[in-house]
Amino acid sequence: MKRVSLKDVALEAGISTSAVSFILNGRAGEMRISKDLEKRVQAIASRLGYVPNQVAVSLRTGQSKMIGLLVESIAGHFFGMLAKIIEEEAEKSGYKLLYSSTENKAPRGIEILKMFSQHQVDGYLVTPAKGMEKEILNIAGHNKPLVLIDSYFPSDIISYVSVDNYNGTMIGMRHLFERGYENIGFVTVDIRLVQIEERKMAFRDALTEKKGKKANDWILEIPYTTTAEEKIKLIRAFIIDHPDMDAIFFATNYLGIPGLECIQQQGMRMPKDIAMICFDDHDLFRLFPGGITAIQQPIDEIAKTAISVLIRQLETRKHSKPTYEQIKLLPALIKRGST
DNA sequence: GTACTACACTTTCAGAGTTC
DNA sequence: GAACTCTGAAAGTGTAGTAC
Repeated sequence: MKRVSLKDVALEAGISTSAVSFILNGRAGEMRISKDLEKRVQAIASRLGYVPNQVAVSLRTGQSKMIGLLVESIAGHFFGMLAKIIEEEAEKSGYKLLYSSTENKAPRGIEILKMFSQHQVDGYLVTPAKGMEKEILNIAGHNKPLVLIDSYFPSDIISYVSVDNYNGTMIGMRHLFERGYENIGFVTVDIRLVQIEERKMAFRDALTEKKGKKANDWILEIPYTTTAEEKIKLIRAFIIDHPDMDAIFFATNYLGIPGLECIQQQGMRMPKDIAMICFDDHDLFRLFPGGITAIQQPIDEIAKTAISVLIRQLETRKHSKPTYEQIKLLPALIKRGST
């Protein structure tokens, strides 16, 4: 069945497509089109089931009213929440989302950026995987509105909204020291992303600050692609290898969950046998008996700030040179029974 | 194989036709 | 002649069709 176009509505009404366009876009008053004609055209459009052809609208206006959102993993709690809020906020400004994930693989991320470009997205919200810098700089270099979220890399022409990973980790470490824990292990992931590196650096600096000299690094780096079972196995070996360890700091919640499972399997009690803290909160941590202390990222604030920075870029790019905003938000310590 | 044209559909500027 | 009401045409990109 042939799709109803603006032309069909105009033919039925016996007027030009221009007048129909003005009426259906709410500009009848501005163009001094009579109220009678306005009502008649609206009734015809409704009766025929007219829906604007978005491809043609994009072609004419140069805007798709779409934002490409590329995150690390759509399955993750943090990015799932982030996407939900971004979608709600984008909708308020009349934008829809194209949503995908890199799974921390640069080739995949680059392919998706290409797909976003082919779909003529108006702007990009991206959590970059290591190795995507060139493509991202290329997009920004062509004055396309772009904001990095969560992860970022140093550049004068890139806006980003992230959390202060360094100080967030410091807050967690100082909390452990206050509770009397000094033999702390750190479980992280082997990907060289700035937020992961900052957390690791803060862990080391906090120990040095506390002990007055370079402290022993009890750091376990788990390959990103390992299964949950393998993660548990590696964490178990790490705990067994360090019998003096009295607290364990997980760099992300997707490591904290297998960590929690491992501690349970070992029959260890928290915080008596071992204390636990995790960067990035999770529902499980709240529901677990006693609760797991976490460094909570302000997901709502990150999402709202990122989308507002992007919308500002979208609105100002027509009249002026783009402005670049680089924002770091401070996470909060949520004290629970595990420490 | 290459070059050119028409077409898809919508928006919007500039201006034409009508009425008073 | 001014105000009102509406129209014509161009422009945007990718592709199928046509001519040479």
